[in-house]
Amino acid sequence: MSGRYEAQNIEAKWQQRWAESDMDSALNDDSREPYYCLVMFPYPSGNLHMGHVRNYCLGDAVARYKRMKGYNVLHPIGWDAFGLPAENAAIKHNRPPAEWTYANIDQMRVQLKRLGLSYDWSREIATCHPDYYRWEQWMFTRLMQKGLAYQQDAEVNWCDPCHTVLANEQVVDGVCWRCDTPVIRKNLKQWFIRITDYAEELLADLDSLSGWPEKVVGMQRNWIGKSTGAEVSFGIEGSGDTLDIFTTRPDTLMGVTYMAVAAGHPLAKQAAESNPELALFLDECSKISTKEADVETMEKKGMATGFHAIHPISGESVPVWVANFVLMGYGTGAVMSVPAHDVRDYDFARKYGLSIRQVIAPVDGDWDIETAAFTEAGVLINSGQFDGMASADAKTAIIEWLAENGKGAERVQYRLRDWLVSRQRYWGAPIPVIHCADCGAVPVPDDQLPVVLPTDLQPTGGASPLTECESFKHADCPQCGKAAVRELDTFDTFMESSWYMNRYTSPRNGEAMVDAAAMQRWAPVDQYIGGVEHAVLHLLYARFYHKLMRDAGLFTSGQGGDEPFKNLLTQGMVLKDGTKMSKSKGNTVDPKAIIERFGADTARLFTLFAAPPEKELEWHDAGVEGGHRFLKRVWRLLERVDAAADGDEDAAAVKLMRRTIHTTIERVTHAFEHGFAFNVAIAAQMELANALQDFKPAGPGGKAAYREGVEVLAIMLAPFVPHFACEMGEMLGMKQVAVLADWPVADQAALEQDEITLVVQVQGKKRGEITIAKDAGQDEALAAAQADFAIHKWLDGMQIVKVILVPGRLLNIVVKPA
RNA sequence: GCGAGGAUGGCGGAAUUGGUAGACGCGCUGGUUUUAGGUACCAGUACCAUCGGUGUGGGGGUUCGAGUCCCCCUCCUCGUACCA
Repeated sequence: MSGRYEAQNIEAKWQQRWAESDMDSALNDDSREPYYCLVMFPYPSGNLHMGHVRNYCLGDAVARYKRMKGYNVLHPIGWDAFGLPAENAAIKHNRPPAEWTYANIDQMRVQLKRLGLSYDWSREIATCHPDYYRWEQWMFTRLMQKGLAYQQDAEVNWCDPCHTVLANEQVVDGVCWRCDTPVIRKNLKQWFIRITDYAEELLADLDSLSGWPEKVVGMQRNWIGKSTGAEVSFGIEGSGDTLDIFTTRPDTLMGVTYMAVAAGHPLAKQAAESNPELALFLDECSKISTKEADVETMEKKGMATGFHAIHPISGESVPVWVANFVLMGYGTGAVMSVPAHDVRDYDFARKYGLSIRQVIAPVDGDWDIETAAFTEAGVLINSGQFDGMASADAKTAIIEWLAENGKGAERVQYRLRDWLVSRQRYWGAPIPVIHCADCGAVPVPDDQLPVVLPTDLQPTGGASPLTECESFKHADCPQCGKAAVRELDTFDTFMESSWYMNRYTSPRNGEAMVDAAAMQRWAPVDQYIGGVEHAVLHLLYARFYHKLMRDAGLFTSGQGGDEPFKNLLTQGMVLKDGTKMSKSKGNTVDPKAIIERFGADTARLFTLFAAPPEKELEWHDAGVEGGHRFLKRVWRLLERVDAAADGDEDAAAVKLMRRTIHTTIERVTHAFEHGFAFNVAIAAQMELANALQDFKPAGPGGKAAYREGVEVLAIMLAPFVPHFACEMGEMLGMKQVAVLADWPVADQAALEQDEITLVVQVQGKKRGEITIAKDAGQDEALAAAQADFAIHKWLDGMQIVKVILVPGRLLNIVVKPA
């Protein structure tokens, strides 16, 4: 009945049929429960790599399973099409990035289709298309009106090779996330979005993300970095100015013996004007801060400014120092130093001979402040009116005192900075702003959107070609009508990827960014799948953007939710020889080669079988062959379906076979419902295949059981190897196409067994097995064990102290010498 | 330093969450088929030994019973880093 397994022919045939029947489109059909399965859309580099394959095979398995379970599934795909690589390629090939990008999209679409992924292609989007980015521009002008988007002169991260600024999140260990070049601090006027206004909500809502890996939640919590404490205002001697600091330990306020400011702090700069030595030191600090990779080994250095601060409570005068460990980018760029209770301040004080005053004592026991700083909470000493208070109470009391005297207040500090969204690059969405000499930065009105990026420009490296594009540059001021110039920076590409999941719900909507009714049906994403490398970047921005869209009135939280992704699966990397596959290492495996040699189904099967989804996957050519071998083995099972029976029906064997079939259904279903352990689900199906192979389908019952097993296998393999499953289903003459078949439900009757095998332990050690009626009691089981020859010898001459029966599992007999 | 996760055969990994450790696959060994290689198939494969014993990084503990729970230690991976 079967012939040879010819993957190429089978896959071509089914891909064509699926395309013709349009079976993968999400329907506007509310009779079925909607399910939104999303994979992180790719950057169209032109070539699919194994990481994509893994990501998309996982997503496809989920989407196909949910369809078979009767859900109305939305499983879209598109292209994160703006970005730097397109510009670099354009420079190299001397062709505009648009051309390169669209050609790559065409190429990658073919590759995705070749894998047999069940996307709703009618919803395909490309972020570089004006129909897409116009809404991002529209949103930005709303944010400007609300004051949530603003332009500011600030010290920002600049990457020279990329010729653009970077967001904080794009600087990893002091180097550019893309090209690994150390970033430079530069003062530039840039566009920001006030993500810090949403810090509290972004933090609080993390608690609702029970379907996210704790690791990712933790990373985001860490990144937002909330800390509570006080803002304290110190006076500056001989000046009306104040030196403001943030501290989490207001209880140690009476222990302040000096102040420390960052090299970039105005006070430091002011002091340097009349102090060349200090100026030199500040210069040194500014160089080190970005280049020094291992901060751990960096020596604490400082220099006195000559300024003195006035303690807000005691009125005492304390010196102000510049210290290289104080960061300008956090808090106010200045700290109060309490060497007795902070290790950094302690080290610094020791090095420069500054005084140390203990103001907190341990609740019980002593502490030798000469030896080390005491950083725990305790009881206040040497603190005047606050003496005797516990740290927690003292915090409140001191904050109250400061507030009453206008010297400070309670304050919450976040590590999160506002999102820098402007980029000095060409291949991105234009920032919809017109700069007018009289009116300032004016948002482009809705009726002039989109601001279309000219697609025929040729970047040459260096500055963006937009800066020389006269036709783009000039525009009339929307407010006063005078000649003005357009903003020439473009958006960070994370802007596009921050809302694409919502756009998929109404991708061709020409009236609005999203359609509230469509959001109601589909959002939030039920299952999002992608790499963990986006834990703080994309996933934080997307959460933020979702809330911005909600607050812009595009949907209510009842319609689209407060969070964009209900469940998140972060897949592991694909490795070869223990390291990440990359072109520079020359250890890549081309998916195309695997597909050509073994077929898409084998590639899919291997990537899902070789490791649990969230773990790294070590590529192994022999393993791929093993996957292919399995498919061939299943294929051969077809030969014996409905074959002439030889011999009589073996009722016990048939019962066992059916039991195996139905426990497999339970096991595979469990994998889909709990954690997507597809490696285990596939292993279970391999076991079923092995059992079928060993089974002798004699008699009508035997034949029926064998056919049932092969059909169940065809159906349950469909989410993993859909072409193979469809072909099998067709050869079996199944009524439904395998990928559209109803997901099987285990027959409880088939799971029942009259007799069970019980493991018998003596003293907790396995000594044998007995076969016994399924409802046998403890006495019966014990009697059977005692009658068993192999077990009996362990009981001989022993007195039974205790017997434990775990129904259906084991019998443990505890004995002692008689 | 801090935070999280992990350590199971030669390898990737299972183990219904306290109940037969090593499912499934790879690799390996032997055999069958084959002119040969590959493919395919059959048998074996944690370790040591003859009964039997030992085994889930190391050490202790709880329990009739521990890979799983508790305490201590070692190592590895990931994240993060002078955050005041």
